Amino acid sequence: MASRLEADSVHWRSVCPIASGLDVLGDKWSLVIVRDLLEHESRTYSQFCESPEGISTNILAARLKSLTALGIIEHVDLDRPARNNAYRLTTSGLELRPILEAVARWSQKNLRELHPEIVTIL
Amino acid sequence: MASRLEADSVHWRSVCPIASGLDVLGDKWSLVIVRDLLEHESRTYSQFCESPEGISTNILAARLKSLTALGIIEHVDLDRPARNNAYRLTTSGLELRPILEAVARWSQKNLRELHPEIVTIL
DNA sequence: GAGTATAACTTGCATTTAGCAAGTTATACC
DNA sequence: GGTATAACTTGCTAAATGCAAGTTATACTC
Repeated sequence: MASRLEADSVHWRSVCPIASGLDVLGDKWSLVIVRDLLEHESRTYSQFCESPEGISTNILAARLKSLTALGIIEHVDLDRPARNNAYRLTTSGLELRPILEAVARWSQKNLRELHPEIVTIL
Repeated sequence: MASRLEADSVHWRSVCPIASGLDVLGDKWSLVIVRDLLEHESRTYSQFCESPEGISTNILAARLKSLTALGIIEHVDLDRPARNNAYRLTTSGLELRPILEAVARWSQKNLRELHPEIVTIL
């Protein structure tokens, strides 16, 4: 377990900031979690599970752990037990907004033909 | 083989444009290939292999195929054999630039502590 | 303060994807 | 026609993903 993303165990493929960004965010789920937190301010574990993409609980737990280790998210109440202690974005996490906006815009323009049901959010 | 990304076989997790963008671009390699093409205009198979991240040849072949199927890249000379026929970005692919710029900026600001060797490109 | 409900995870296992090394095909050049 | 080499394939191992079920622990009820 633990996997590569305990923040100190990231494998950096190069010194390129683009590749390095993808080293930590280049997967299918991390930015979906960030999206939820940009939309809702704070979310609990169960609320993440309710998102339409249907993340499985083991992957959610792993991603929450790695995003926390990377300083992108944190518990709302830093020293209270997990139950009903939601997650929120840190300053670093909030700065991901331009990336997600750019992805949304690109998809809305370039993916609609392949995936007509796509909705417009920006 | 063939894998999910022959463009008609993408599994769309939801109607959200962010999640949909990640359905096709949310991996460690696709945007690294796009980065090379934004930097160099056109690149051959062997040139992609020379990038410092060290993509393996089977994954490169798979990604080139799926990016082509998605209309993000194309061969420079559309009806000539593959040898020395480089790839370039389509209009759709060129429009990924804002995403990569946003990733670069975020990484330069937020990843330098974890990865001090990161270079500045924008 | 024992009992129950449930949020927040873990674990086990099957499937898929990634990674590495080696092999194959085919075009261009000599 | 022979050789070099660009562009892939293939085989195999390792890692990540996905699903279902189980576990832990806190809060709430009585």
